[in-house]
Amino acid sequence: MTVDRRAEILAAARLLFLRKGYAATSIADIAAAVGASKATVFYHFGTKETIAAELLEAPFTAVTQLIERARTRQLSPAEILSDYIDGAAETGAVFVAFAIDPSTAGLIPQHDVDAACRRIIELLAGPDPTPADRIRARAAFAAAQTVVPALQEHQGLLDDGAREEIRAAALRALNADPSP
Amino acid sequence: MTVDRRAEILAAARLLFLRKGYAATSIADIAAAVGASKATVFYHFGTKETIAAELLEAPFTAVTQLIERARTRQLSPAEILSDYIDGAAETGAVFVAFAIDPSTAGLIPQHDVDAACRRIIELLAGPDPTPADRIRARAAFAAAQTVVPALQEHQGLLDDGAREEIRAAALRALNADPSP
DNA sequence: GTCTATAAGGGGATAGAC
DNA sequence: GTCTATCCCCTTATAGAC
Repeated sequence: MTVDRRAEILAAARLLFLRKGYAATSIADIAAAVGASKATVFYHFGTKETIAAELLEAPFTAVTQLIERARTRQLSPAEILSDYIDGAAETGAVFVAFAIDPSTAGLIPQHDVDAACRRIIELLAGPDPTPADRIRARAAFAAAQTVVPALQEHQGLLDDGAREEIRAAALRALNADPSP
Repeated sequence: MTVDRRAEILAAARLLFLRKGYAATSIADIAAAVGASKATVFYHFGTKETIAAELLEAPFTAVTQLIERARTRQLSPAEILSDYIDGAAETGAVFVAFAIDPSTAGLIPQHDVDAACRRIIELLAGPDPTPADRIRARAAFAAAQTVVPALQEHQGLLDDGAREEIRAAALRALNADPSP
């Protein structure tokens, strides 16, 4: 009946990483959350880092693919933001949580969240960006991160209306002069 | 010649808390950053929490006063955001850093950063806010947090142009239909 | 697969010399 | 005021029984 332990542990770790951050979350916390012993957690995942890496894998891949699509198919800022928000909402905001949490900096070298964020911001800023373009891109990206509190509030998935509202706010932050 | 140790330690702690977060920063890190021993750090500040509390004190007071001013004098969202951004830039973004870092949740009960953030968002959302109003308020507040990367990039204080750009982006995120 | 017990190390904090 | 040495708990991780 119970879902397998692996998935339980990942789910519990995700919640704790969102609430307390990676560094402040101990294996004991995770073990207690799933009603198991620390050794059980270590049996399923050799190290604490492994839990983080596994949690991050799918969301990171999704963002990486978004970046590739944006570069090759020249996605518009609106499409980039929309995709990013949808992806974040569907993957439980794990990428966003890692992007925000300073204690995860450089944690998983293969999955460089900071570099990915910088690339998205560059894409949002457009070619030959001015300092002002960069600031607007960062502000828009920051606005998109709003999925996290929204998700925590609704405890589940984000409904389409909320996603659209976040998308629109981020896009407005980006565009100083919207196209007519 | 050297500024007194207290100030050095606070400055080093601020930088490390911004980069790695509170939980992931050890007293040894701070001590190494100022070229002193852990015992010296503990001599000046009895506990790690004390360092955080002292760092946060002025920025938190500034935000608290902003909230009071906003409530009593009915500040406009534009004024609230402008004040918040100016205050953040002038206090080295410490409040923002604590607001973002999940490992500081509930750290200094006397200075409840989360509650202060919620109150600002409420004020931005206006009276009787719809869910959409709340999302826009959160997005605008998130956009204002952009001071942190901007500050880290410029290593010093934010120039007026950058502040104005952040302020404008946050305000656009907030306002679905700007007043004509 | 899950547990208890334990190792090994890091982190906050103190004692006491200088 | 600053240091070295130390304490002790918490954390990650392992060993081995069941």
